[in-house]
Amino acid sequence: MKFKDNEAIYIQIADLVCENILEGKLPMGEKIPSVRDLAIQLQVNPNTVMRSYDTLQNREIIFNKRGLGFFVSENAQQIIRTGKRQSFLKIRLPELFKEMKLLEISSAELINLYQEYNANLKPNHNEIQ
Amino acid sequence: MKFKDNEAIYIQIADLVCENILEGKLPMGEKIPSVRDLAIQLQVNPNTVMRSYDTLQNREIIFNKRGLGFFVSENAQQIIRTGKRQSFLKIRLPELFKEMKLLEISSAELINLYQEYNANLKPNHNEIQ
Amino acid sequence: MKFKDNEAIYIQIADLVCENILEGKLPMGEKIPSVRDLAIQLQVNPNTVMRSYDTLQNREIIFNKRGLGFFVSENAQQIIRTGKRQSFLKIRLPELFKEMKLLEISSAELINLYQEYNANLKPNHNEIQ
Amino acid sequence: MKFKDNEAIYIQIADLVCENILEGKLPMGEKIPSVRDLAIQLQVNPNTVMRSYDTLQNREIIFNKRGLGFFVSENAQQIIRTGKRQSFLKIRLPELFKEMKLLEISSAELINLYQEYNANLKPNHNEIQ
DNA sequence: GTGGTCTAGACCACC
DNA sequence: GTGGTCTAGACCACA
Repeated sequence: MKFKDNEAIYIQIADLVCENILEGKLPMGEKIPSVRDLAIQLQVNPNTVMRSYDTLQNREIIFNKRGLGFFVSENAQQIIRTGKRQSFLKIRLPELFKEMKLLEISSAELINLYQEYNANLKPNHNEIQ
Repeated sequence: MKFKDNEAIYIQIADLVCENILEGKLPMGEKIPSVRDLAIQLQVNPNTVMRSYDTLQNREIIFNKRGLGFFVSENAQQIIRTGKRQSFLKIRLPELFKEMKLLEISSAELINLYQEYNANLKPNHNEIQ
Repeated sequence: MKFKDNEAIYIQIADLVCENILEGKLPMGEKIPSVRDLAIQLQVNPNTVMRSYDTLQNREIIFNKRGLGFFVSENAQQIIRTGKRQSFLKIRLPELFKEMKLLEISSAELINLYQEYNANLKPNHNEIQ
Repeated sequence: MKFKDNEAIYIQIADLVCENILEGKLPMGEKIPSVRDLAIQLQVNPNTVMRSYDTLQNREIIFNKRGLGFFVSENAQQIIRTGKRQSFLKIRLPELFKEMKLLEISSAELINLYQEYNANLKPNHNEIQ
């Protein structure tokens, strides 16, 4: 897997795990890959994966069973969704709308672009084994 | 003025200047504030402002007259618009649409939010003197 | 039974056994549950229970009869009491008092909280069968 | 400075900073030592100090000004106090009282010990320069 | 086997 | 100068 270089790797890994949870590939209560395993799979340092898991644990998306590993917590999906929703509504959208006004893009155009996007959509394969 | 802390300040300052140009507050050929003045106004290190002007100059949005200062170049508006448009269409929108699908936000909702945003819009005070 | 996650499980199990001894639920000479049984009861790896028993045996709180199991030793209560008393007076209390000063909690308040605690006390179900 | 080895160093450093804030040695808005400087002063790796600052920043006790360093945030004292108070009331005290019952220590004895502690108290010198 | 912590050292962007 | 991230490698306690 390749990472974007304009965002910290540990964030991208955390996001990857979140996506897998949202898509049901990692259901509630499921063990997620061990720090070492995921580090090998993603070709990064274990510390980096550890940091991802740390942030996810702080957000109570995953939890730790001593000596066993990390597991998807009960409300993981909900926590991720509400978090994303917050930042989307409070940060992303205002930015977007501000740019739209500056670029004089109408809402009609926006909808067109959205439908175009959906038409071209391809499935992705970032699955954590 | 307060800056977001997830983006480099010099970028935010450059964006601010661009906005002022797009909105016509800084028309073509106009002198923009000196590095020192803007640094004082924004409570920022002059080096940081200088770096903003540097990037704007590289993009040929402003130009320098030695000993006089920086001035808005002829096709500043056009350069900014096409640049913004590019990144908007190629980067921001795909990200946005991806999140919308994840959050199950329909285009109809999007339109509603846009109208809501426009209704609540407050006049903008990020004017460079 | 649920375990705190900021303390090793084998320590919590050892403490649990000690409590049962202090409260007389496991009188002197009594056989304590086999490693396997307690492991099943507590939903824990047998190695973990074994480690608890090991430390208790080292402190001569329990002893082993080969092929029969572990038994509460003669002066188990006394050993536990003096050990606990030591760590309580030398470690816990100083920490506690230091925090009390920081939080500006008076001894009068402390007494109140103690009485409140006693009033709300619920019977204890951490019994080892 | 020497660290206890039963608690992570980065936690002890965070606690140290908190104490300095509570005692007014680091007033609101004040710059705290740079990561590197404190690392040298405490003879630890900069990463370790960084981790301390990270947790403090997450708890909004300190904040970062890009390129300048970390500063004590406005409600730092309050945040620390309420946090400590919570863990004290919800965790430390119940543990304490439970042990008191097991050890058959009365509240009168507790008060005596508290007064004794106050009498022997010595000032401490963990000041961050 | 699992995570958790720490060190040493590097590189980078930013102010 | 500041923080932020990452790697490599080590050691430890725990299950």
